[in-house]
Amino acid sequence: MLTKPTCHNVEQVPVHTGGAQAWSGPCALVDNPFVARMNGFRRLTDEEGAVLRAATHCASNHSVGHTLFFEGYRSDHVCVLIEGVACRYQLLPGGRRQILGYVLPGDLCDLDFLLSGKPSYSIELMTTGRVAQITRAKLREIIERYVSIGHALRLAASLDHAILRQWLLNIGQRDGIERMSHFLCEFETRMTAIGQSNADGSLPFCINQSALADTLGMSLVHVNRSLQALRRGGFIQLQKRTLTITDRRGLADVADFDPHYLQLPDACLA
Amino acid sequence: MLTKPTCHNVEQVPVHTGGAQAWSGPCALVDNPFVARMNGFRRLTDEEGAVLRAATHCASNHSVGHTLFFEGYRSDHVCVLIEGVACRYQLLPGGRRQILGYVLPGDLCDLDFLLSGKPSYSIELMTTGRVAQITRAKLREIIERYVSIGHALRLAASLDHAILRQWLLNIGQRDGIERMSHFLCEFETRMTAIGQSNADGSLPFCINQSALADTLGMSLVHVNRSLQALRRGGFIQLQKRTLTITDRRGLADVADFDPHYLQLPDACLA
DNA sequence: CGCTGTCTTGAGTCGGATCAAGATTAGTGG
DNA sequence: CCACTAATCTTGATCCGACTCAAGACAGCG
Repeated sequence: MLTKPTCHNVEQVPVHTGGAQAWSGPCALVDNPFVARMNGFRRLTDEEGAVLRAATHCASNHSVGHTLFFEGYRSDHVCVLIEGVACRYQLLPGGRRQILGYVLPGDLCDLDFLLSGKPSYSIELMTTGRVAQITRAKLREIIERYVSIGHALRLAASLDHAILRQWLLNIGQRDGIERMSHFLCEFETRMTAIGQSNADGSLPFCINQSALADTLGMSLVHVNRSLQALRRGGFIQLQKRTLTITDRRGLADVADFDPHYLQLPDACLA
Repeated sequence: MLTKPTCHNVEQVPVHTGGAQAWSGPCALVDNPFVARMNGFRRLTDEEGAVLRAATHCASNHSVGHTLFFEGYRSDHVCVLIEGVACRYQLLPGGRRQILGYVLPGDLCDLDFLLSGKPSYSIELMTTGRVAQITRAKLREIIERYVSIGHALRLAASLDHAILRQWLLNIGQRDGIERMSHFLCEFETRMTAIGQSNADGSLPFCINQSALADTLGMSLVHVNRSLQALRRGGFIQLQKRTLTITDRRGLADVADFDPHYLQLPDACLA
């Protein structure tokens, strides 16, 4: 690992010039999506914002497929995704894989950062991305000093927990098309909430059909057919890694999607 | 709701005399399973233990099927299960139900107690049980005052989170028999860890086949056949609400069960 | 002793998996 | 800028695990 004088831990990985894979969505609210995110959970003071900004100021670029951390290997750093999309997953013997969640810009990769044990899942970038790292010790220190930040992080973990419950419900009880619809609704809602959707309502969609299969617990072929059905039904458009939900209401009806679980009650912001 | 002079919130519900449904497992470590549980996450001082014991000293008895709290209805109390087993679940239109987790003696029902929003799931007793209630405000106060307790509660939430991830993996990637095996291994491990298994290694098993179906996302008939297969294979015995795993190693192999995710690393106890 | 909830078993059907091959698109190097 | 290669996406055909429907067997409880 290379070490630069002013800022350690910066590993400059060659960034592809193609552009299609690049992920430079707008970051409206604040220059630092992590700060914006935390601020959304709990109103932060200028000082608190500054502390978080400083802690994640130094980020490194990585290319598609880069593993942020691997099942069983614990590092003393916690990753914060600044730009791009990553997925949390776990492998099974037989080559099967279950994707357990998606990490979006501003998200902390490891929400169980309190536990110092080995993580039971891996995290991998699905796009090129920027990743900042904070020492566990440093983060703990920050939390102890700034109560609001600790609170915001706990709310983030709670939200993640809620999403996981919905996924369980989704996979456990719904059929292919319903599952797919629910997932697309959720993903769109999350991306929009952090300002990652385009002006025309479409959004960059970096998840290929194989990953969708591992996300929804269905076969690649069935994923393809479910998507076809949704396209034919006029619910979505999906081409060139761009998703447009053409009938949001209809799609939500198919999925029985209720965004309630993604929204933090106002009371949290107090 | 009846109110007694010395201790409010005690609602004496008639307890069935049959006995089969009764759940009076041994509570080895400490007289209060909640304190024992928290102490397992983080070594508590005598004072901290006393505070938690006092807060949950007053518990009320409830019969099978009692709903501790219902989706969408927020109370200003947090429940702690002292005795019995409960399940967290969510309903879907069409009468479908997904069980999202089991609450065992010593567990807090609402791990997202920080969020003051409405819960997106319900909790129901599967046995007769004893339940203590703590005011949200009181709990918050305790956490602020006693750092270790807050830490223990967060670890409990992390563990719950880890279990949820395994369930997702289980339902998403494994077939009927594997799912069932994995669930039985997990349940047995959890129950044994809190001293709820019998001397001969068997354990009280209050989950009927219909609930297993809603837990594992499979049909009642298929649950029955999977259990038959495991019985025929000599892996388990299950009769009269008592489960005995006769071939623990074999069952774990079938399920690819690795209890690692249920164990908190020693570092946590420090 | 009869009612009701739970478990068991059989038979038929279907959603979704698997297998296989071709069409497209993106990425790479000459 | 084009050719080559590797992903990714499509589509058809076949098969099986799991669901549904249906009926009978227990067992616990009032």
